[in-house]
Amino acid sequence: MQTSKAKALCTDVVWEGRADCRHCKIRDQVLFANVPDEVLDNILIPIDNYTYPNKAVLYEVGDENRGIYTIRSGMVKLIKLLPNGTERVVRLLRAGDVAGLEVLLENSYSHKAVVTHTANVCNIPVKVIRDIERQNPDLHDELIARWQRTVDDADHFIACFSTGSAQARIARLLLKLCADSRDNFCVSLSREDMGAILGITSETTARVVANLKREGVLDERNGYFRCNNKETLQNFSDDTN
Amino acid sequence: MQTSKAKALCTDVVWEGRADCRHCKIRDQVLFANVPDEVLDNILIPIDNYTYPNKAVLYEVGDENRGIYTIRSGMVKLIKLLPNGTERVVRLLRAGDVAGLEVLLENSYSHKAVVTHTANVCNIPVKVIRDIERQNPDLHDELIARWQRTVDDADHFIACFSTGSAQARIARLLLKLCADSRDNFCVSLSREDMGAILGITSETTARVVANLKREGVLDERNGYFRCNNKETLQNFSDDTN
DNA sequence: CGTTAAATTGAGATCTTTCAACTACGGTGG
DNA sequence: CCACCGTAGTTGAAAGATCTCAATTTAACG
Repeated sequence: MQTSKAKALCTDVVWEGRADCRHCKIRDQVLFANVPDEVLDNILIPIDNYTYPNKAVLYEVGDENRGIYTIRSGMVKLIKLLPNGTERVVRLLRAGDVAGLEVLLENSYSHKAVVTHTANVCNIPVKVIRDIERQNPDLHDELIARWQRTVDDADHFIACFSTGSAQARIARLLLKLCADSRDNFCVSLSREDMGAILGITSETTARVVANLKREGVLDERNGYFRCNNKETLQNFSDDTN
Repeated sequence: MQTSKAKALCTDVVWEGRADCRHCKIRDQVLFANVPDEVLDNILIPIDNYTYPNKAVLYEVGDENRGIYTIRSGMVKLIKLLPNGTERVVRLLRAGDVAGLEVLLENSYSHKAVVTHTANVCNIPVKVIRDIERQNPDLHDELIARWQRTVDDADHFIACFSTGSAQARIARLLLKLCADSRDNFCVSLSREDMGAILGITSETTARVVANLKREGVLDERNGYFRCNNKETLQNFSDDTN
């Protein structure tokens, strides 16, 4: 099943070293935001930091529990495989998000996690979570908050990315992607990925995106989208059909 | 905003009395499955039990926290309203499921919860949860398990109910509905509800369902569906398109 | 500058929506 | 008891959207 291509990808993974949580640049966004430095300094089991290239697979459905992943940069998609072989993206994770929370309960992953934009991630063994939890019960609340955020994200996929016309879905995706950007910039996604996120084909996606570009609503350069006209996108996203 | 119709519905709600958790028939399926009787007997704030008729609204988006709801029987749909007025069902809750978990974190509801089949529910104030949690930390794990189950359900909506042809989606919905039935029976849903669950129109739903009935794959009597031929449905659900 | 993958586009087939008409059925009121 | 009414389901027909598959263009990269 594993082709030489997959192997080639794996070898590109870079172990950046042991995570240095104390000095993590996005410390305030991650799971350990409220865990004191002392606690983190005394972790007995190491947290490793890796850089995964585009298309690398963090884990597959059913893989044995090897901990949760905190995304520090880049983007990761969570995929559900349908019986017929179709892949449907059910979540998009970005800096500060966590992948694989389910292993805290189930001991194996329920999605396939694939990198869409070179991602720097921390791999946190479950035992580390348990140890910190014991010393710092607040982490428990943070975990619950993460679960709730996951539910909210999933709801967004259902309500916004899986409902309405192709154009409306694409407009919503673009707005979501550049929501917290000051200049309406966001990384661009392949038409294939956008299609798998929105439940439409890559060709339909390409057509709509190309239209938006022709109309000047959207630009694409150096792997980035730029939404020139959020109002128009907003209108498109409100379309009933 | 509240029309006379909504008011009329509300007046049908029956307060069945204070919940008797100790003797609850589905005790093993609910949130308090592992909470000892003594703890439940000593709850200071009352848990109320109600029977809501079809179309009754448990809560609306943004309603002030009035606790979580355990569904003891019947069915409840959670709806997300799109900016354009469309309603999309994002979850279906049945006996043993919990609605409104988000108020444990957010103090208001993030969906509109509407009864689709006369529902007997227990309304549990957040303070009760907190009190029990203090005496019985296991409840914490049960809550987390509920969150994870919610995520799984949401994923199912994305991957199975929002992907593929109308026929495939309907087949998947039917299979899901009668999954844990011995005789392949399940309550029937209005074509409108099915459409809102699957992201298609009620007419398309009616056409496909009528076809299934004509082909003998499905029967509908007295408000129940009966899947006569699961294999055929399985094949339909695997369709790529 | 050649090679390759991704994006774009065209054209026809297919599916879904729309909107309108019609049917079935369960009350309701006379 | 029956005619009437309203809702939900069904169906038809045409318009519109999306998919499919193939061809073409563009962009990325060694």
